[in-house]
Amino acid sequence: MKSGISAAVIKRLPRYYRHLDELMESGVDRISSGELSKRMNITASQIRQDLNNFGGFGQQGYGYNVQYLYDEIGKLLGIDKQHGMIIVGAGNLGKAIANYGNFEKRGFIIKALFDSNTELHGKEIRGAKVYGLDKLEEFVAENDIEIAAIAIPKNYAPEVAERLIKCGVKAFWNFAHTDLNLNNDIIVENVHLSESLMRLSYRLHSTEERNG
Amino acid sequence: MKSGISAAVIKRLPRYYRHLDELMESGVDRISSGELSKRMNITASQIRQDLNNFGGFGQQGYGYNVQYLYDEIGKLLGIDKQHGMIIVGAGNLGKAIANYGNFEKRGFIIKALFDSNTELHGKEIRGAKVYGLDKLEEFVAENDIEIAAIAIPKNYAPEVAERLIKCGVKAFWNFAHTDLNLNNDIIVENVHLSESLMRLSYRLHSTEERNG
DNA sequence: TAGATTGTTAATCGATTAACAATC
DNA sequence: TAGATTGTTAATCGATTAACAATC
Repeated sequence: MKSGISAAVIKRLPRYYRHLDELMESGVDRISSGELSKRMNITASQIRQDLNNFGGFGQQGYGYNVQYLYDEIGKLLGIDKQHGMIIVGAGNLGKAIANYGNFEKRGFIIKALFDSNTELHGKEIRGAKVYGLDKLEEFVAENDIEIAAIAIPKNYAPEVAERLIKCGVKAFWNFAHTDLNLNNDIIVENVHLSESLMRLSYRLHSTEERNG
Repeated sequence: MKSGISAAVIKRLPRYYRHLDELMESGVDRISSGELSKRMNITASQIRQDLNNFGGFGQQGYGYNVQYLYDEIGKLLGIDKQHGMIIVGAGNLGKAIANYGNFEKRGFIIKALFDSNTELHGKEIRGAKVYGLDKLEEFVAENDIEIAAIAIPKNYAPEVAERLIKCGVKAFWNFAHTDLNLNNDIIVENVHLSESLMRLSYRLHSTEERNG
């Protein structure tokens, strides 16, 4: 029962996970909230508050065991489990996602890509085949797919999402530049690159105005 | 002087911009905060508060003129200006960024890519040439580059960032899976894809636990 | 004018930070 | 034991929502 955790906390979890990973790589096996706070540029208080949403992972007078905390956060993030995933859209972005090997390590198994471009059909990207969009339903039904990455133009995205929900997809990793207004029990994680670039632009623009 | 605006507000600006764009496409030329709130799934109060950080863009009894508000937010976002940009890393992700044409429309001009892979040198992606990393300083100095997208492995990213700051790059669009701990006057906009996927995974995992 | 809707102040809610007793 | 550092409660800060007077 991990509900009731605020979005702000959830947002920080993967960052903790990454820093703990880095600490393990450097051979550090224990760390206090104070040291971690310096490293991550957040307050020690926030770290302790965040972690205590999930349980007491530390020990008074000692701090946190890096490996243990890493594993526990990994469990919270569901990284100890495997998740079947497809990518809709085998353009540059779809390919980039498919080629990023680390996802597989974290339990996200890319089982296929789908694209409307017939020239791509039958090709393989890191062992995952590219199919036509007409094969979506069949493939999803037969291959236990939980997650679909949406890397197609925005006008096609909502329709494809609807089709995927019907055959049991639970979560969308949405790269299309539109909101997928879906039912509440469907998870949508948006990666709106153009919005990200605009935020960068805002900050660039506003500092220029300040400094003249 | 646009400082002192909270990160929460800035984060929402590009989304307003996108929705206004969509409204213009559908031929809507005025909208009230109430209608927009339904469309965007946020409160009307928040919309009015957000916009009034920057000035009175609306009119009592009428609402907001869509085109006008779109233009004004565009100005805030710095989209009326052109920004020279390079992409470091011409792998799948670098290519995906370079190939996304809409950035150019918004004033982000990709002037070159850089990669350590010599096989790519001299190739062109959407009119932008790929150079070796040894050409970074020269190119940046001569081509008025404000923004660098970092699409290389995390262990190379900090060093490249340092070099780029020395020749005047002001902002980083960071896709490397690491924090670039840079000086405060340097802008870093992070796109950590693996963290995004982990957040999705967390939510998937926690709803499964809730529903059994 | 009457109705609609903003701009803005006040109230509420939630998240972050500070403080400290508990305890390893 | 003494020192360190957590877990947790309390205080503060900031963001969101509600309310309403101003005004088009």
